[in-house]
Amino acid sequence: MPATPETCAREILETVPLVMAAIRCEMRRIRGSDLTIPQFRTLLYIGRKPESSLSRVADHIGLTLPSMSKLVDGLVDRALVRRVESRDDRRRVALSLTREGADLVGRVRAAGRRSIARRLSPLPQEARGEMLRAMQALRGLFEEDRA
Amino acid sequence: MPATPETCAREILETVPLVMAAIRCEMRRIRGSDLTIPQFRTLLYIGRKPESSLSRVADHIGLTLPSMSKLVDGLVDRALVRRVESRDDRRRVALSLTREGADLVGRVRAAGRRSIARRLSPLPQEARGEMLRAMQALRGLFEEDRA
DNA sequence: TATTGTTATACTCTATAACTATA
DNA sequence: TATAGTTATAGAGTATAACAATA
Repeated sequence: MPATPETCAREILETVPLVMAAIRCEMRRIRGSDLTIPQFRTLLYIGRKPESSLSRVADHIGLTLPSMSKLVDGLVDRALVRRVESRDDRRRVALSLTREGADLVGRVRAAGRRSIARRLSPLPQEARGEMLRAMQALRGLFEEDRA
Repeated sequence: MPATPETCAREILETVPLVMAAIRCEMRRIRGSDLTIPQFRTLLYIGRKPESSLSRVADHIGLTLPSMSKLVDGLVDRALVRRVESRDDRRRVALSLTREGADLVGRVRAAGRRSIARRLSPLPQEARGEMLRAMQALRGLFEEDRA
């Protein structure tokens, strides 16, 4: 097996969607539970970047401003997100998770970790070390361009 | 770094969505181009499992039968999918890609591979070998339950 | 009678356009 | 005048219900 960039790329292109499907499936099981995927992605993003403006979130999730505004309405109604107007610029809005929202995200993440860990358990120690290093490398390569 | 299943799982949960986002982004760039994500996933699935019935595809993509029926209408209209009634059971339908559909899928796959390979190119040879083995292991662990 | 798929209808999500408020 | 966000309206996409055809 020649481990060229192309060989690796082919394997990644096969594997990543497979793992992603499993993650999504697990999340669906927990997820609060009538949340749509975009709503859930929005929670995750706001959790990662608190005090985000609406535009910023809309841009990241890939929705228009009006759509995101309505989506956030729903999350505020469910008491998962807090929407406060910014002091410095009163046009702006600052979004953050409520305690309840953060709890939900935490529960889903934990469930995801448990589910993946269960699958990984048959791997020998050495293979897990390799896996960890590979993931860290991959993450480094794909993380940069999110700025 | 203790490479427990939990540590690996955490890293996978961070990395896989990141890579998946990049793949989706690349696909969006090529994709034929007014195809929705479910339409495109349907093409991929039919490409992998030709002669699939509508129910089978609907089940895999996670849509109801009526919705999938309508979605496939669109793909047939665009001449990407062929829908023929099965000889053995005339209620059934057998779906496959047209030449055009297969070409589209092939182009998108190739573009995805190139894009990932480009990112991987800075990795030293040894790291690529590790990456390849890790992906193969991961794929094995997540592939089984698709039957 | 059960199963595969389609048609009819309603609802949700998202987008474009028009608007309000602040800078 | 430009920018951040909301409200109004319209167009996709999906679901549930009712139906047609085959097994």
